[in-house]
Amino acid sequence: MADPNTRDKILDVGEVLFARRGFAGVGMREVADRVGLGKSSLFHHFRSKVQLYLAVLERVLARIQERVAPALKDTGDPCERLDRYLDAFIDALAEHPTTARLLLRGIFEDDDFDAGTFPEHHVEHRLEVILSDARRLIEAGVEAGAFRDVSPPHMMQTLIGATVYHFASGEFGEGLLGRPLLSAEAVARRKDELKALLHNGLWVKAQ
Amino acid sequence: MADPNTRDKILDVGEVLFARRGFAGVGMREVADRVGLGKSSLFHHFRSKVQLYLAVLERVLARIQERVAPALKDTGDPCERLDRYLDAFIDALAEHPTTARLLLRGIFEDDDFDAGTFPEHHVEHRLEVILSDARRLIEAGVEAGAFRDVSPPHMMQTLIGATVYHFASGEFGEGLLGRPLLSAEAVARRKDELKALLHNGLWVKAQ
DNA sequence: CTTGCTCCCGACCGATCGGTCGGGTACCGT
DNA sequence: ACGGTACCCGACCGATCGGTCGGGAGCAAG
Repeated sequence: MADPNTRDKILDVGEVLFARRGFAGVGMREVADRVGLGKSSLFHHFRSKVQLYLAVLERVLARIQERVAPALKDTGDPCERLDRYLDAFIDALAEHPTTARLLLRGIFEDDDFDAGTFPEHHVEHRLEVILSDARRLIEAGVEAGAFRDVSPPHMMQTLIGATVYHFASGEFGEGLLGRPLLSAEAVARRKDELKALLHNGLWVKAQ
Repeated sequence: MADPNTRDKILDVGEVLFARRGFAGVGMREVADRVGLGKSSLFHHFRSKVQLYLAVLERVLARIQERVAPALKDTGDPCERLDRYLDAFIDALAEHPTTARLLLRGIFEDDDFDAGTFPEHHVEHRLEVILSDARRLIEAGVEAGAFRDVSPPHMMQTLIGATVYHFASGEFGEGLLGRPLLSAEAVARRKDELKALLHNGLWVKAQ
């Protein structure tokens, strides 16, 4: 992290700003100022604003995939591997507070088919690939009878939602919880919740 | 809905566009075109773009509150009232597909303290008021022993996350589920899930 | 007919947007 | 000493931004 090159510094600044204000809300001038460069110098490292934005998203997605990959190479029953996968996924979101919001914003922009500014469904496709592994683990667990009455797609939707929202909820979530979202305590709790959600058979209707 | 006045038409268009592209991503020109007006005519109904945006958010928040209010006036034990409250909250999000994204974007913008373009923590304060009722119901349920081992703040965070994300996940979520997010089936399932989440004692660690 | 109000419009404003251009400087291998 | 390349800069470009202004059409009250 010490003495990062200029390109990485631009990506760092872009990541923070895009997560805060979204693609349209950030000007190249502001990015350049924060990096300590002239605006025109940015275009030496990235051909356009869109390219910079895509590079930021790409780095974020790669970081998640990198975190999650080891959990899949493990041997062992699908149930334990899924636990490790979920831990890794949460760690990936907790690592940088910007990640969750960038993912959500990426999903939003992917759906904005009117404006052809971004490659079609870029983030969504990448996310599908990353999360398809988790889905396969859940399906394997269901077949093995480890989870009661679980529908993998709905389970995925809930797991993603509860997790991504938590780290994207910002000051609103912190006010609710009364502690920082990234505190070791809150992160550990989130991990426990996801596992309990799986193992307790969420979708067994309360009698 | 028949023959709405011009002001409401502007709000309708603004709601759709702001949900799609966010505040910074929408131009007054585009809004005016979709309504069928000249750009300058918009400023006859709203003093500025910010005022239009706040009016859109305000209408969305009011709609949620309106939906949720009857569930609170009910008598009966807190457990049943909470069930009705959650149903109403989900109905409010399902009513307009734009709602969830506008809420998330509002939370994001509230945290962007750098840009003083919006009143401080406007959406977050309004949401806190709306959701504080649910929190009180959960606390009452915990005291009555209806829910095992539940921490109200964490429960709230998970309930909000799973619900809001579901309706904000757009084409990504639909691809995962294989059906429209707003289909009666998916909405009903979401209601069942939230209730099961409460009654099954999510936070009892799996043994 | 006049006055005034509501609603809408095209023309226009200064500011800012993403992006280009020519030139400057420092370090490179030769 | 040389040309080349990587990096950075200020000046500038056309387009678009939010917003203003003067005025026109329609309608109601006097």
